[in-house]
Amino acid sequence: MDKTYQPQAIEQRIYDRWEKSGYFAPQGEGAPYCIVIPPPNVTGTLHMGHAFQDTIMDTLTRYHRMKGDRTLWQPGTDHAGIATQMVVERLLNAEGKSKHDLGREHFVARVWEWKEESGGLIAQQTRRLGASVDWSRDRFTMDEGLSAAVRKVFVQLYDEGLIYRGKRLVNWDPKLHTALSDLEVLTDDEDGHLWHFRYPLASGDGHLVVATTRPETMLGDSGVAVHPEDDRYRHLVGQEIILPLVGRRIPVIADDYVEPEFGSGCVKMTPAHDFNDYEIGKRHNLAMYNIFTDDAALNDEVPERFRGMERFAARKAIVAELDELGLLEKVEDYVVKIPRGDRSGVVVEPYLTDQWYVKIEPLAKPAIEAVESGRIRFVPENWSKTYFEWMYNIQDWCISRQLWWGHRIPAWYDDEGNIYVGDDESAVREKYQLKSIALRQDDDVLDTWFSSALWPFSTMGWPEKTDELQQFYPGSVLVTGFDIIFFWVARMIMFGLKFMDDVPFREVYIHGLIRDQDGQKMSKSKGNVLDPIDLIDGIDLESLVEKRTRGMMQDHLGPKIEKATRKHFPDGIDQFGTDALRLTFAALATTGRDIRFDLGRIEGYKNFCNKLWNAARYVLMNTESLDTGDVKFSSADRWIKSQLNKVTADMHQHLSAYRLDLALHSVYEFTWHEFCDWYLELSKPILQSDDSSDAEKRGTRQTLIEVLETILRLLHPLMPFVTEEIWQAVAPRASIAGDTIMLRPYPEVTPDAEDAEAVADIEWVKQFILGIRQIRGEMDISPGKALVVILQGASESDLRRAATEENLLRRVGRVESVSTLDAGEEPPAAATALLGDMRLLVPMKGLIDVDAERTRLTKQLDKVKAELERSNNKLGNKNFVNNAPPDVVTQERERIAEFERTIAQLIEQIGKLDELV
RNA sequence: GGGCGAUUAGCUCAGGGGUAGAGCGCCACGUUGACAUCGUGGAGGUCGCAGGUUCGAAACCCGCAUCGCCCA
Repeated sequence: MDKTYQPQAIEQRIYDRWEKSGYFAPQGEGAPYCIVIPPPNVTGTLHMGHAFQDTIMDTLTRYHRMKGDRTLWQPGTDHAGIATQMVVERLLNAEGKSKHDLGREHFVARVWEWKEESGGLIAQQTRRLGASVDWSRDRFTMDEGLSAAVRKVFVQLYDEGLIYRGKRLVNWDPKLHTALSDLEVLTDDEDGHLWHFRYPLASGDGHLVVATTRPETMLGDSGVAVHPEDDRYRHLVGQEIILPLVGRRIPVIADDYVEPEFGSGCVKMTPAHDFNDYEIGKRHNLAMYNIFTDDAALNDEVPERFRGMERFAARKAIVAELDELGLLEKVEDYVVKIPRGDRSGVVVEPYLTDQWYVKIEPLAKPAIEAVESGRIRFVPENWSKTYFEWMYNIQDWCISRQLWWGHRIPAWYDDEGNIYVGDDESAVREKYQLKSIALRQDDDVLDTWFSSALWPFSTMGWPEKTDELQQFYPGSVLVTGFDIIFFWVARMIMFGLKFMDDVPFREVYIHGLIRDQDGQKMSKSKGNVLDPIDLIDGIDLESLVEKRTRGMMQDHLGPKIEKATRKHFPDGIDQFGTDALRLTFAALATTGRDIRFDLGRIEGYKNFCNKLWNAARYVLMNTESLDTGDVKFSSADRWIKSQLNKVTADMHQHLSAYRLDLALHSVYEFTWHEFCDWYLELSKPILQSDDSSDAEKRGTRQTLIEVLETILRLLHPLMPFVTEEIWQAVAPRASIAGDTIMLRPYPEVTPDAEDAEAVADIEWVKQFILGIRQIRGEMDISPGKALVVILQGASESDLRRAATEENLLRRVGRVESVSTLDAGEEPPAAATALLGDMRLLVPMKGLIDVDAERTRLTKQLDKVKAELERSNNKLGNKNFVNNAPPDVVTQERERIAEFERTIAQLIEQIGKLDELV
């Protein structure tokens, strides 16, 4: 074995072997355990969020696989309608072509080409993370089988009246020319204006003032609304307004929706271009004037001089004209909520179009009930509130998109516009008994999330009744970010209940978002994106700068990003390896909060990999001559096995509760600070001393290899590569058969391993050595210098331990000799450490500075005095003594007694020092 | 406007009615036959502020402040 751990030499080789050997496929006869991967965009690349999520899922998967469950982690990718289509359109644009030049069929073919070309990348990157997904079952949302599932669901929902086509106001993206669901629209505060216009009354008696943030929509106004109780305007309700610039007569109506305090208390009504106005318009039968083209330019509905104007140009022109006419009362600065398409970034326009909708309420009801009743549990629990909040206020889901890339809607129209829905054209003809009439398929495709909603069962072969469905539906847990609870989680629950008659998973583990070191969201335009692969393989500064500034949409950000990158990563990024990255994610995977990715921590976990590596080297070096024969276990052997048992219990507890951070913390602490720091050191005296018997040496060698092998299995779900690599060398030594650690059983708790006596003995040894080390450290005595130690006030058990463990004390504590003070014998001038009631004396002769020792003891004394005072105050309080639980009071009394003994000893010892001066 | 979360050591974060924790960073010493990606010792915090409950609050409750997110 190399002296240091070199991840890059190992990881890919190990993964290839795992995959080729078929270890990732479900096996055995255990209880089924299943996670479906949230399918990433097939043409995308791996980002920190994926890496984090994959780490969590892989850890759970490996844990359950080792526990003997029949475990499936179902992989796959998503066609990501809008995102993918946009990328390919951009590629075409770069060639000077548009999708219309190619036509639908060729364009879609081109997207498939792009998918084949780039589709392997994210899968390759996922492999680098060590993800143990069953690649043999890889699925894509536009595979034939999954597409058939989509059609079946659509047809059935349509036949049941749960999908309908309707003309309604939708969020229209004028750049992408498609409708969007509410969820795909992001609303943000932006600086804008509030324009106050005068609308003349038809009667000629003056005007009303209306305020608007969107002057261009006034060309589509079909009314003015006031509050029914507003005395200022009550008498005007029912009268008419002459709409300026247009000349249309429009009514004044009264509606509760109007807030009298806002602006003038009069609101212009544009029912075809505003969601609130639309609702009010319907209540009052107002006309709906659609004034936009699908590019959001003005159409032929408006006066000729405005036609063809782009919406923001039109805004200027309209304000200018009204101003000229003396109808502009004032303009105020105003913060406006601006809705933008999450993909295009352009302002979304409420737009009247024909779209397909899912009638959601009948589906939402059981989905709410499933969470209320606990059939599905959110972890952490409070995310269920977010879920309920949305589900109670859910709106019908607009599922049609005016795109070419996606599942084409299985609906056909005849020349009269009648709708026929079925699996394909011939099925439709048969179903509706249509003979020779012409049919034309709907041009639209379905929202990407429609197929994602079927993922937990479509990947298992639904609608066929497959073995997989039988075994792996419902899944065990869904692991995802809170940002897609609405997009995806809720919809899977609704469709799962509808089509499988059962929930799609029993638990939903919601993790936080990965942010940068300053808590900022990682984004290309901020230039703060970290690529998980760069953390694994490392990257030099110049490449990192180049990567972060390449292909910027806004060129002016480049220099800023470059500067920040050079500042944060002056030496680029080191190579940390996959295991270190995974450990970092696990450590940060605390519930209910976002994660600032901290480079400092990944370095620490790389060191942990190295620590484990070197511990293994030590164990292997010392177990070459494992033979059979009598075995005797030392107290150190029994102690470490007892401690190991506790960590094992911790791991089961924390991993079952999705607390990867606590699990890691526990096993890290044990491995480094108990196994390496203490046990390996305590094993050396036994193995290297001629005084130990062969049986004792055998006991320690056996324990070394046994505990190490168990640690590897405990750690494997968290850090699969290094544990496998080491295990390959360790297993034969431990006489363990098996080709891979990943299919070995996860360690179980064995109550027999607990050994309170050994734990107490070794705890005593540790305290002894720590006391000596403290003297050494604070007295500046070189670590190499062996010290003479005299015991004063030793009890019988102290004497027993000093005798049995003398070898450990000498070698690990670097103690030259341990002797006891005879009764009545005067102790020499010495530095002191306390071990219970016993004093450890290190004679000073030329070694120790009296003043320094006095300072050191005084410092200890002050500390204990402070503690004593606090405890005395407590016990002096009658209320405490009367009300606190008896064991707490007893414990406090014991502490006081101990403090007092310690103080007495320290004072005595300080007195001794003073005599010397 | 409604809701959720956060505020603990210089930094990143655990914890949680009775003794304040980790990693990194910092200081000092050290090449001891696993590991300098290391070892040993040490410094460092009135747990955001103000009330309340309690014998006892960093923790529970109420309010406030700051930051972040979600929904309107």
